Amino acid sequence: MKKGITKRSEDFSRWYTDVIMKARLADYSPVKGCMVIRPNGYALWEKMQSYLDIMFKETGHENAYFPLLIPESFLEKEAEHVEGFAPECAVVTHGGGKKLEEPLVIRPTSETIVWAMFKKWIMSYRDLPLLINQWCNVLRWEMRTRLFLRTTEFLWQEGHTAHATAEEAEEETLQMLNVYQTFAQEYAAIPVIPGRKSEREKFAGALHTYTIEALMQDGKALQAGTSHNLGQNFARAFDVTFQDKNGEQQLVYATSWGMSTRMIGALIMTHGDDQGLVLPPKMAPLSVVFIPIFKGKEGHGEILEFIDQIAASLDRDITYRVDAREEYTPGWKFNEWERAGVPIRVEVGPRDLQRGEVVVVRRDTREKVNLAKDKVKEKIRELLDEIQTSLFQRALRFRQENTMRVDDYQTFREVVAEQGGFLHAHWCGDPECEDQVKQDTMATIRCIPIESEDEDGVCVRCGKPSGERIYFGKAY
RNA sequence: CGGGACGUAGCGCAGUCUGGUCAGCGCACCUGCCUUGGGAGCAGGGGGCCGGCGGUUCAAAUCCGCCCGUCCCGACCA
Repeated sequence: MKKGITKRSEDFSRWYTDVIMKARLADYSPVKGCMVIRPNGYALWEKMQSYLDIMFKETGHENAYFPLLIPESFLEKEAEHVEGFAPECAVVTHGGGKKLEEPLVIRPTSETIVWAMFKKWIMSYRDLPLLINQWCNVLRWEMRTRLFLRTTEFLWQEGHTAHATAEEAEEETLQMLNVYQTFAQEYAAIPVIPGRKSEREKFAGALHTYTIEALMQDGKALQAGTSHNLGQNFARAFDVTFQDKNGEQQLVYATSWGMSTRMIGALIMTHGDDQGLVLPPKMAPLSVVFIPIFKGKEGHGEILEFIDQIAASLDRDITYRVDAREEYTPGWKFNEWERAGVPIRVEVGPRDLQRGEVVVVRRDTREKVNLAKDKVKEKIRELLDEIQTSLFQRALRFRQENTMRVDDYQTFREVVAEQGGFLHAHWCGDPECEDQVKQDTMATIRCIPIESEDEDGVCVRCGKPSGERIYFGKAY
């Protein structure tokens, strides 16, 4: 294996794959377009799951599981939905050595089978709201794949809810968008812009789609989570009605929302550096690694004992590991654990032992401090918080520095071509302008921000009036 | 599906133009010694259908044809 990691400035996408391979997050599988998520990568997914699952349950949702296989006819019931997803579906045509009567689609998303079931479960307004989430894998036959960001099969969670009124559905959609924003910012330390997708970019079958958009270090945008208000589209397609308080039959209102293993890609590309992965402490499966430094044959035991004492004094929730392998030198281990993104490293050698000290090194800045033994517990707690905050601040600063207010098309094109980032510009709302911009620059509308100031301006492309600025950018 | 690069040991590659002297290097791995404060050193060792099939030739990793696969850059997308 190549020793180093390609520098970000040299080739960002190589850097990205290098980091994943060196940190052993994932590997290419024998199946084209599919990856194997290795223990280090899966641990990140488990962290994500644990935080999100709690938030889903706090907001009243329950987990369930629906089949992987969906009858082809289900998909066809919602016109926009089938148009959007059919081209990227894998279809099972044979089973048990026989051709199937009806082909089964491997779920690209589960709205159709969920709503086929919701029809059975929803009779009355008393059955509403129905708040379901499922953790699962889905399959989308993408043309080009990229580890974590776009693979043929990926892991995600998909929430599916049913409501009695349009207002409730909209409220739910926004509530879950907010959950995603909280997760992204407070746990993953990734600043995001919540907003609405344009008609062109919305989910196939939705009334409208909300998104959180993040900016990666190479100036490209990444959609990090989506929440859809499906209106009555799926209720209509699957004939899901309920009897209201007045005894009348009404169509149900729906939402769906999802966040995937793609978030791990966002984590890598937001915080990583030329040494490898940098993990926000709240996402790091391992918070602290202790590295003993041995001198000569004697005294190994004393050093390890010293480390054990310190480790035992740490707060329970802090995960640590002592890397006492003798076959590797300290320098080798430093590199190894930095590559893996472990937030804090503690070095303990004979010199430290003598003084009753340790060397504490933070991963994000690689800053070292000498510290008395009895100060370690407190310092580690403090550092973990500080790293968490400072990673977010650093990413936020990066985004601010790479968000340009642009008012003329010439500049717009130059900025997209030369520096990337978010372009904060006016748009008239016409899909034709959106298409033209995409054609000219490859930039798309990332979102129409939820929080925006009213400002009179003119569309950056066509000059027609616009009342607010929206975000454009080149996306993954 | 268009454009590019590539397929030789677990990984990264050289060798291909100019056929033979070609099964090679670095890392990783194994054994031993020695070492440990930013990827240590020495010695020894194991490991190969040179992507597949076919052709040319006395002779093919090398030339020709077809196929398969992968990665990167676009169109599609969480």
